[in-house]
Amino acid sequence: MTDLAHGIDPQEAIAPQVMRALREAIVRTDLPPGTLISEADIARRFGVSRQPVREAFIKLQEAGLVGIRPQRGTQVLRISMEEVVNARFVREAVEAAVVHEAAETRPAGLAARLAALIAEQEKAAEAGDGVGFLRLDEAFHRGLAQGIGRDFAWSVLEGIKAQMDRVRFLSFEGATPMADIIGQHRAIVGAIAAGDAPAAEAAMRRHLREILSSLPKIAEAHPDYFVPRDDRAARTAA
Amino acid sequence: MTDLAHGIDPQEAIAPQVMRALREAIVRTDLPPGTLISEADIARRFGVSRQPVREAFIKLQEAGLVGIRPQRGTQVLRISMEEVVNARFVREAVEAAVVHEAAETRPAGLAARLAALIAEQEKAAEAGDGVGFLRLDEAFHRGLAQGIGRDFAWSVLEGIKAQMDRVRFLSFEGATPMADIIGQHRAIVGAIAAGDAPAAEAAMRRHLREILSSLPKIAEAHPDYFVPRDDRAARTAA
DNA sequence: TTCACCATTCTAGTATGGCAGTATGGCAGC
DNA sequence: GCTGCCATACTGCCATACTAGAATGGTGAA
Repeated sequence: MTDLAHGIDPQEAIAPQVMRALREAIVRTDLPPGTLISEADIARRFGVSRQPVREAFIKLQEAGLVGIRPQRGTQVLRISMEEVVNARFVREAVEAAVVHEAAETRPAGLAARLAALIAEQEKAAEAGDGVGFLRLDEAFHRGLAQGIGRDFAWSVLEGIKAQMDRVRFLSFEGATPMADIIGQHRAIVGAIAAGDAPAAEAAMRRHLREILSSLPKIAEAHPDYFVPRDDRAARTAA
Repeated sequence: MTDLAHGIDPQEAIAPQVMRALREAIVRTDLPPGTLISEADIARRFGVSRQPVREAFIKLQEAGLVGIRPQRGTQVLRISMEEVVNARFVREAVEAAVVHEAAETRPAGLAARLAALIAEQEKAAEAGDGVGFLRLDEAFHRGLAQGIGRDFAWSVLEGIKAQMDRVRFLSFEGATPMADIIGQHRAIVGAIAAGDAPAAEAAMRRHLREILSSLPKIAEAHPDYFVPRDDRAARTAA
């Protein structure tokens, strides 16, 4: 996080820009878990007043990325496996409903658009472009929801998936290979194209459950980034 | 909205209190849809500064209850049938997953606790206590999610159901009778107690789809409270 | 050496002021 | 009567100042 002022457009509202930059810095571990930050500190770095930083902090707290402690300071939160698992549960429920509806309605062009995204994912995987792959993976899921007019559902998921995003950013060191993810995406699109709603649901559920098996490995590789182990996460994962 | 200062505890953070009071006033139509409000106006009424009011406004905007227009003012939004339908979709997906898990795991005491809530609902229905009934209905749904440790899922639903809350507040004039809702709750609990996950899901889906049939009647009874009719809502409701 | 007290510093939350954009009303000219 | 221009008022957004609570470090006494 060397140059934050580089990117603030004074023509647009400042708070959302600060929020986006900080979210990105947290997800990419430029602001590692455990980092102490303050309104004043961040305001100085961005060259803005504290107020919009405060607004950004409040939103980041809602996303589970920071903890604001009155009078004491704000801290980038460690990744909670429990929160990842909880968010995944909600995400699975919603995305299963989305693909169920996609398979039932089969909107014109949706399968083709998704297939094109998958082709781009393959290119990214070949090039070893992890960040690009993540972006395309997100475009895939977003394209699914928005392809059937479920923009609101996607916006809800966007609000809750920060922890999963952090895990996925860390996941290029031994977690699920990109080729496996691509295969899972293919299975989803295949079931949608075939109008097979139960199969589409099952494929999406399998896809989103992948994180449950890779999560312990990632946590082991980055123990400092995670909240200390809590057995409750394992129980709720069932 | 006569006496807002009545209720602000200066020992606690002010912004969340203002947000809660305004949310309540909007849901109960004390601040009717279309009302113009401003940071300065609300701040004067609560006897606080504009800053925490602004924070409350931002959160209310996220909940879809107000629209903040820079430089021009803030307005209590009319109820959008489309948004109700969109929120219902997400809610159905998540709550179906919750009851599915409840029926599979059958935590000790859950069915009994839910049955006790239903008994209280019956009392409220007999007494014609609509507001009390709404509170108990919400307790039922919250108790379900929290009863299986899905607190996070419930908190997500809380964040998106403001529009549905407004509709339900308006629904005591000809919409679904309380007795029908109680019957639906019973069916859900019965399926959970029997460990029949598919039946529990189906019962919850039926229950949450109830609003789709009553929504047009409510909108007809309160045309000024709703966004003008848009055919897209009917399409997305399928 | 340890503990208690005090001063200083830091923090988030709130209060107040300034700014740019928008809306409205009044007035003059055609 | 209509239109355009200007002055005024209002708005949200951001900047700055104030406040209360928490943390830390220094000092003196036991």
